[in-house]
Amino acid sequence: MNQYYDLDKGKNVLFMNDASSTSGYSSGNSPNSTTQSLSPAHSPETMALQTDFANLNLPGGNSPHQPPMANSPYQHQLLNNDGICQLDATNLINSAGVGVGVANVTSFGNMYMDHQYFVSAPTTVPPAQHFGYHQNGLASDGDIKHVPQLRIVEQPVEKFRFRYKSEMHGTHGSLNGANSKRTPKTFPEVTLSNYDGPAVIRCSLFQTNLDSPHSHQLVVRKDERDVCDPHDLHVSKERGYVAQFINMGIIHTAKKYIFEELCKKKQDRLVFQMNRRELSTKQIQELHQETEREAKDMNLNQVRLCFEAFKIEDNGAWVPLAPPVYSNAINNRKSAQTGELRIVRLSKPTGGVMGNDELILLVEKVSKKNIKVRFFEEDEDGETVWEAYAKFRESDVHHQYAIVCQTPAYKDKDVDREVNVYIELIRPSDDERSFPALPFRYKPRNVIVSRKRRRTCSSANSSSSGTGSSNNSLDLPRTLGLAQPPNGLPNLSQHGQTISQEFGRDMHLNDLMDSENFRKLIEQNSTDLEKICDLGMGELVKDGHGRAEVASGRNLTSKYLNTIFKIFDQDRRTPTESSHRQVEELFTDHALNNENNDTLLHEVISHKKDNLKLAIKTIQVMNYFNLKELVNSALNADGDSALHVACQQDRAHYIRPLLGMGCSPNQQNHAGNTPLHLAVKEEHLNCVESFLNGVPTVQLDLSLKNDDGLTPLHMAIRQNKYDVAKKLISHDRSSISVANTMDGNNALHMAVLEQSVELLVLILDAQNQNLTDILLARNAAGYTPLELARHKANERVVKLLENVYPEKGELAMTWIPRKVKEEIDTSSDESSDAGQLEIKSEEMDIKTEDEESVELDLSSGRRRMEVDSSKDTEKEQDPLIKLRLLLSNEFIYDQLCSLLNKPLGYGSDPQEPKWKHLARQSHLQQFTFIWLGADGLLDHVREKGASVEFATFVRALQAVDPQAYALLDRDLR
DNA sequence: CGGGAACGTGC
DNA sequence: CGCACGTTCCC
Repeated sequence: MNQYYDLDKGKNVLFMNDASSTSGYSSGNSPNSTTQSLSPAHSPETMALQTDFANLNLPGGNSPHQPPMANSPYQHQLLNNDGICQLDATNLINSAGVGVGVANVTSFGNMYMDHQYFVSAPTTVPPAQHFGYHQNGLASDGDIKHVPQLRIVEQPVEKFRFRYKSEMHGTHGSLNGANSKRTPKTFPEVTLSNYDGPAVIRCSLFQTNLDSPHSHQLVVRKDERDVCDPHDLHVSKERGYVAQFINMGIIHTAKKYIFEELCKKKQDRLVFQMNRRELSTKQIQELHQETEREAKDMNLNQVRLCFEAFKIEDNGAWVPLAPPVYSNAINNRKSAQTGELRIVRLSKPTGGVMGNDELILLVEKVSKKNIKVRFFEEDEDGETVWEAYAKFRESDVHHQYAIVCQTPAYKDKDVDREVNVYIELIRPSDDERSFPALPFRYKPRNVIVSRKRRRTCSSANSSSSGTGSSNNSLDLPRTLGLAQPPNGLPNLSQHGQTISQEFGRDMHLNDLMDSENFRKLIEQNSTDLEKICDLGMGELVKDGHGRAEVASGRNLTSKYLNTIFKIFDQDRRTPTESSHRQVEELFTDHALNNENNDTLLHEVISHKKDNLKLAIKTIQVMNYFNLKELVNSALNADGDSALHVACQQDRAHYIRPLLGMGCSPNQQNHAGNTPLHLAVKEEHLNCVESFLNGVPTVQLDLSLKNDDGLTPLHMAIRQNKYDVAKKLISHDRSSISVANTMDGNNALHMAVLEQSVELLVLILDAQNQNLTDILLARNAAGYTPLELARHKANERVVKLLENVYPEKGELAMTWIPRKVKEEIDTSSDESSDAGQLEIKSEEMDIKTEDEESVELDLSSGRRRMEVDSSKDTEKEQDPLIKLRLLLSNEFIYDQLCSLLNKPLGYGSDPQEPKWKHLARQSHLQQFTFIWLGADGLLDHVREKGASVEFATFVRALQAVDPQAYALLDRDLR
């Protein structure tokens, strides 16, 4: 037995608790009960809850537990200025179980109250009424076509966390509208049209695949209590016919209570539809069977809202006005079956075209029975030209958070270039994809690469040597046989050292090569040269393996060199037509006949004795014969150029001469590393320096990523090498914003992970105009550097970052990153202006929860706080700035491009790409003839933002491609 | 609030 | 018994 407040009788009465109910949501009433069900809720709190809920509907003083209404937090006006019915919790009246064998309907008493709280007289419900769509009270024109109609004007959000009853403490965010932003928030909303009398709009929770209630509870938080569905809102001519359901939450019914809850809901509904007549035993039995079937395979992670409209007749009877409408599905954000899919990290961003490489994906919660890893390639138009799925077994899904899989083979196993593809997760059950798709690079087979290299080598050969016969290269080994065997010559290693001492290692070799003394030295006669070569190449072999191997390997190199030097000497005396070709062929032939495909240049540079004289001579000879082309295409079996070797071996002094000779600094080896990557990897600061100080004919590209998906700067940061990072950044600040393709982190993200204040300051202080872009960039897991810091870094790092970030709610345009070290003006003079308040930065950091928007006063370097910025028209431009920043994010930009390059799919020309349509909608049609793809449009928006109507563009984007819009929306407000 | 760990339960 | 997944707890 318990007490509740009987609204009808105006006093507390006792009622029976249904002892047979074990449900956590037991409402305590049986169908036969004559008491009114107010609120199903979890026992053991059920009774208190019901009592309190009853009290909610009353003015003060009637219940012992009821707080005085004057103190109620819900004292808003029920109508806002727009005439939209802004019903808050006070007006959201629970009516669960209305009419369950009940004669008195009372809980709607306060539905008619206007701007004050009062209780209307209880209404008596007549015994029975017809259940059907009410046709009276139609609009006065009487047009039969204008039947009352419910329409959803704001869908609920697609994903929402369902919480268990035990989690429903405190506030946990409400079920917002699909278009909800931080401001303004929206909520599920319906309108009733073609009706002009008072009506009730009801919202309840339904299953998605059946027109039947869901066992979960749609609750409204009210005075510390959760009030369950259905929820009724009153609409009328005066209020408008808009019902907005705010502050709702979804309680995940525990499995053991599913049947019970479902049964109760179905029963309540049936009884309501039956005009509150009691159910027969047979009906109850049927209901139970039906419930059993439904409960068995009800989707617990997906619900939808059901909206219904009723007219309450004078006699209190509820008559449906319009057919019910259902919202889109609401998915449980926490479930692996319906939550968001995301690849957080790849073990490596590259793999061979043959496939079957092991790849590990770290992912957000997935279900091993319901997940696929899809590889796909898109052409420039965003069309999928290839797709394949990674191989893995259920047991390869590790604890729902990682997938170990084998890469699929690429469609063309004989490609001779790298192919950029994407990886995404797919959940077959609902075809949900992970977003964004992560880039992955297929590497051609080595055989193909070296075949190609050979081709380019020999083609360079034949093109420069004109009609040179192929026999020539076969002849060459014989030519080599003419060279003197190097054995037995005196060890001249001191000689080499003398040279280096003489000229000094610090002197740049370019200068060295120009110096008269050195030139003389180099231009000695061939006998001397032979010695030099022997010194270089013969020694090595002896040192390593003894004399037995002298005849092969490196020894061969000295023969080639000797021969080339002889030709060089001869040619200088009497230039010959064939010399150039001969040297070229010797060079190529040497590379082809050597196991590692190292060229002479490779060997000379990497020689462990670092024979300066030999190396310079070789370079000079190559310069002399103008073999630049050859040098550039001359890569060894690892794809290393001479520059790679120089960097690897810390031979910084060769870098400038090689660059001068035209050796490309941007050449990537088979692991994707440029020479600079190697220099950074090996932490050869001198090499890095030489590179950056060099005067390459080709612009150094610091954004190139190796097979780990990293740029040299990424590597430097990962190795926590401040000096290296500093040099790289000072050379090219823009490289800071490059995201790595391993986990989408940019330099700042990575510095955060290193927890290196030094590096952070370096990056933040780089005076980079894209700093906002970097700060707002999200990695593959969706985190900005600050968010990442909050997750992974220490407090110091977090604080440091918080200081440079725009405050919550502050729009990007008003904000210019402060220098980290800059002292903030902490003067605390109170502002007399009520709307403005100057505060200290330390205080600001704490105030992130505040709703007020904050902006930086640029002229003074101080921040101003404004209570309400919505009237500030100057800020109209801000989202545009933000949009432009977002477009500078590689991930977002690429995703937008690929989405917008897809065909529109409707309209007069469904094949027309979306971006064209979007351009026209944004009044940029004049450019559609110039731009070749979405990138044209996006670049325009990014570069020439000022001429773009932001609101128009975004609205159009939303219409053209909601997915693309969502991408921006995530960050836009 | 949202994220995540701990704990429980059933296969 | 161990694992996967459901539920609760906690910051």
